[in-house]
Amino acid sequence: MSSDLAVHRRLGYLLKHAQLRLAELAEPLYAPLGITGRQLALLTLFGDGPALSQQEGAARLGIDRTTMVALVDELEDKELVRREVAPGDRRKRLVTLTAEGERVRVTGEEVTRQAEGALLAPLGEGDAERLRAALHRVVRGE
Amino acid sequence: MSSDLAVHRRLGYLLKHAQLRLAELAEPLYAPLGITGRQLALLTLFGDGPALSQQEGAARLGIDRTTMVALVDELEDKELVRREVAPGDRRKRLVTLTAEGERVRVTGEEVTRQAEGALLAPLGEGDAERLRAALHRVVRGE
DNA sequence: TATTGTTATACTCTATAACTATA
DNA sequence: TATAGTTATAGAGTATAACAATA
Repeated sequence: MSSDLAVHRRLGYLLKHAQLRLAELAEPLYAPLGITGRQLALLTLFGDGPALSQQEGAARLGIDRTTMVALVDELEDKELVRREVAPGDRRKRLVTLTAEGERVRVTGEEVTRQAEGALLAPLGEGDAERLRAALHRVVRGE
Repeated sequence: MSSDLAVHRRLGYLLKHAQLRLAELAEPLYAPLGITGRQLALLTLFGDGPALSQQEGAARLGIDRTTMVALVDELEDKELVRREVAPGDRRKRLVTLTAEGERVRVTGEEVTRQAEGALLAPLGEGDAERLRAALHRVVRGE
């Protein structure tokens, strides 16, 4: 992949292919857990801090609430999460992890660190952390 | 978007949302040119250096040759590129830019620099260049 | 036999519109 | 009236399989 092509300097190209490489590294590690990377992202989301409704979770991930319904369905089918009617507002469903969901979350996050480490291996530890920090600032727009 | 959530530190989340933000910034600027970002990427690819066949182009973008067929169809319909039978191998189609395609490419690349500049505005010029260099190394895996 | 381009098809991800139950 | 969740549906974007033309 001779990379002095103009198209390879486009930020869009670089972001897309960094994502593709990360997925190639991570998905084989998730497969033994019976989940995908997107499903693990949900476990990380709902396993972190106070219980969230589906819509609150969707807002934090930047996805549509209808997309969230399908994702929660998948995890519920695997018995990794439960939907619970929110006390105080019976329209809302709080999503909480089952004991098995919590186990998968912990293992999955460990495995994510391995995959991210492999992706960032060409960078030193300092540059890797600077890359993550720079992306963070860009995404927050600050 | 309170960003001390664990899910917001996932590299997958950061790469995806950096891409989404870039698309939000860039697509409105491409629209007056009558093209999308993906179409401009093809103009940049085929307008750069010696003429490439569809399959050579697909390899450089990391996409399937069947996907390339549809993308070239779009640009041909807009009369921004032409397919030419390769001299010496009549199976191959060299993709070349029309005069109009070349004009759109030049303007599009200028506009891309604006959008990328807006995305990277939170970073200083040095950090912006380091981010691009780090992504480049990660994508090349070196 | 192998390769290039092509078509048909299918799968994933995502969003919009319309429904229901609750508020 | 408005909101949370849901369903049906449709649009991107992508890939696999099969075929025609050419090597």
